[in-house]
Amino acid sequence: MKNYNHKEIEEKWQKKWEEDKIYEVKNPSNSSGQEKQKFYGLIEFPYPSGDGMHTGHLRSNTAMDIICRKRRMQGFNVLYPIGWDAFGLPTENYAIKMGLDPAVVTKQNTDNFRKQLKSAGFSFDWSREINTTDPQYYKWTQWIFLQFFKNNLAYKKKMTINWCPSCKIGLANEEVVDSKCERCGTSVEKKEKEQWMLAITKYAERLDKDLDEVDYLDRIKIQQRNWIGKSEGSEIEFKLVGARLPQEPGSLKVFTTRADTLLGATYVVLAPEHELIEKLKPEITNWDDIVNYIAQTKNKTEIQRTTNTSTGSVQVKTGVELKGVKVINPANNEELPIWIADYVLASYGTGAIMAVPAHDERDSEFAKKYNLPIKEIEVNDTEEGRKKMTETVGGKMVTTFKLRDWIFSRQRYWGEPIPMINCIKCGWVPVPEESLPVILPEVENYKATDTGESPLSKIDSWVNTKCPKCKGSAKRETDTMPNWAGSSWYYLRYIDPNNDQMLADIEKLKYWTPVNWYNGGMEHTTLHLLYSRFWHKFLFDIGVVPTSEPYQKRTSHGFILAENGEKMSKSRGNVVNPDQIIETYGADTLRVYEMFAAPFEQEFSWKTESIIGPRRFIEKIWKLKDKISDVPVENNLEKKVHQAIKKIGDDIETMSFNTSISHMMILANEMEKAEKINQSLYELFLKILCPFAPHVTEELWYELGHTKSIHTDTWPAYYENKIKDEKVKMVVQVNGKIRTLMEVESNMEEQEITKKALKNKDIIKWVEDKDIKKTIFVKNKLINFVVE
RNA sequence: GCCCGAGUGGUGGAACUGGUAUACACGCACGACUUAAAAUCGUGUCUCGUAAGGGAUGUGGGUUCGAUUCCCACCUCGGGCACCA
Repeated sequence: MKNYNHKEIEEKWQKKWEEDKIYEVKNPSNSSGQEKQKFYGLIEFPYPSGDGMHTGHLRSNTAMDIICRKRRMQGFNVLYPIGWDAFGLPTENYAIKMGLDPAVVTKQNTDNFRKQLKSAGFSFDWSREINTTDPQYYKWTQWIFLQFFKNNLAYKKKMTINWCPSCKIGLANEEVVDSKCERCGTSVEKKEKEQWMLAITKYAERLDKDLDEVDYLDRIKIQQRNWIGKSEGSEIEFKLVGARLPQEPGSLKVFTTRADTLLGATYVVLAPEHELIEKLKPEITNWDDIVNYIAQTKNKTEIQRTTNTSTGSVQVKTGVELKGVKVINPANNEELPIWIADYVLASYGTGAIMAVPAHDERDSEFAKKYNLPIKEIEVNDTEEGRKKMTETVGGKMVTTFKLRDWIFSRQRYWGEPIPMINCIKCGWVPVPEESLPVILPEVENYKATDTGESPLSKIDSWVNTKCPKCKGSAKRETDTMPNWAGSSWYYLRYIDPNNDQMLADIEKLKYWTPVNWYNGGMEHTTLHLLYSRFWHKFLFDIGVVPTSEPYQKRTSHGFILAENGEKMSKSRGNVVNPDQIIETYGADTLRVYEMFAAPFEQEFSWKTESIIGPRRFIEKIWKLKDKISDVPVENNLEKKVHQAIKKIGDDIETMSFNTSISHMMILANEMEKAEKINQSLYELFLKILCPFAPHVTEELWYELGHTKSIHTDTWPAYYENKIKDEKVKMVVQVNGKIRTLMEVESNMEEQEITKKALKNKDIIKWVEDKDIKKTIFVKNKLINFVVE
């Protein structure tokens, strides 16, 4: 037989599969009652960067490709789609630098990515390819935004935002890492800006609770739950008192999770932004100090307030007393002083706390610094204790969340225009749905402005428009959406990618949703994954999608690091290009290597030296074909094949791809020892290998005389009676130490084994002259004599 | 500080619900083939010991006939959160 030529084989079959459309999936026909069961496998669609893909990108795709190929052979109607998450800063920045249109750059990059993905032999249904920058796609992204607006979940708010002076862009909290811009590393500043917000906090409770219903890895659930930050506590009112306060003084509401410590409260603290401060101005005797302090904190972002950026540690606490007013502790009527301090956050709870220095480290630190009293008390830190105290003082139990509303405006060009129009008379008016999409206009200069306005603001002809309501002159919103927008619903569009009436047909959605299995990176757990769950729940509420959760199951892959253990990146110059690996070793080898190198969930360092192992394995499979002859099926080999069918089938379900491959290597070594191999056994081997190495198995399959693709054939079944061993190796121990092994018939009982073992010379020498006090017997595994 | 996860040969790693620790692969050494090299194939490869046997799964304890696996404490590394009251 000719030599294994990966290049020829892989190009040939990739072309043939595309011509035969074997991975294109049909929607169910409405007429027939009996439909194939569906399987929707999903990977995060790539951001087509100018650097091209690196080998790390292929890991998730390969894993899901294996799963989808197995499902197809198991008879499922499999949807495994692909597209491009193409809006975003790197493309815009690159386009600016090179003086190009971002749309042109995107086209180049997606062409390159497509070519790379095709060369790896993934079974994507390319007929459903989508692109978030396509107006026919973002029309529906804009449409969803309008629905949010109409349901009062999108609103404009003047707020201090995290501002990156280098990217000239407002950042969400999630995009700020160590008080630096996630993308460029510049220190984030504070800026006041009117921003569109999405009220994700209204869904906080459900986003937390419904995690119970989905099959996500525990660490993913835990991380989302921590991010949502649900916490049960109490709101308690403290009455205000002051020399000059009127008869009916106001009160101050604090939030606490430890109502039971109320008797230990020695002061209360307001966030510097708390609205009460201004109202109390006439009573306050040190107003200048207060104004000074507030001014100081105003210049800091929340991150600067909370974290010392140079040490990474928590800031030293500062504060100032509000002199002239006091509050009454409702539990014991004691008068307590009021302070303002920026260690209390305005955006959480009520923006005010009761300080219990004896039971809270932060309060303790603050009390010591400002010589405030510390009062030791008896506490009852149980649900009952907290409830009881809350009731006694007329407070109420409340639930709070750490989750904040989502800042949805970006002052950049390369994103979806937010479809809103500002009219002096009517205020914010949505663009009528029939006028969608609001097309992103071409601009001469894509550079962001120093004032923080989007580049779109400079195009008068686009900005100036008519109010859809009163027809008076009005202006378009010039901010664009963040790149999390298009990715929040893309999995729905694959189901019906060309629909121009709605984002996807409800009947098709009923068949295909939810996504059965979604694999992606841990870094998206609190961003994309949470955002898309939020959008999906909203779409469910307005009747657009039929399920309340988008993804039934979520798993996660470990990153592939460069050989030196660092993250792969172009700037570090340590990127391994898959094109070269595929050229030299072939896509099948690359796929097997990536799956074999380490457990799927774990990160690992790329090692080109080690690829030779998987390559030798594939060549071994290739050569085994020469051993095929019409010899009868050999029992031992048949058993090994059936054991492998079971093992590989199970391993794919748990994503234990590394052990699948080692097991197939063992089987290949076993076959190599055989003189001749019956063709049926070899074919079974090809079938369990084909999801991993689709090209070489297809070639061999056809060589064996088949005329239809192995990938449209059936997944083999194993038979329990064929995988059972008739003989087993029993471990014989004395006092827990292994003294010998005995090969015996399987299922032999204790009595017989004991008799046999005690005749064994390796055992006799350890047990003679001793009392056997106890015998431990595990069927088919071991026998252990405990002697005195 | 809090919440996840991980520590096993020279290297990546395996070991099912407590039952032969180091499978599979890389590397290395030796051998075969070759004029030679590459490729390929074969043998060996945790450690001490001539052997019988002993010791090793980050460290120290515990439970058990038996622990990489379960429990407690600690150390190191990776990830997430971080003044959320």
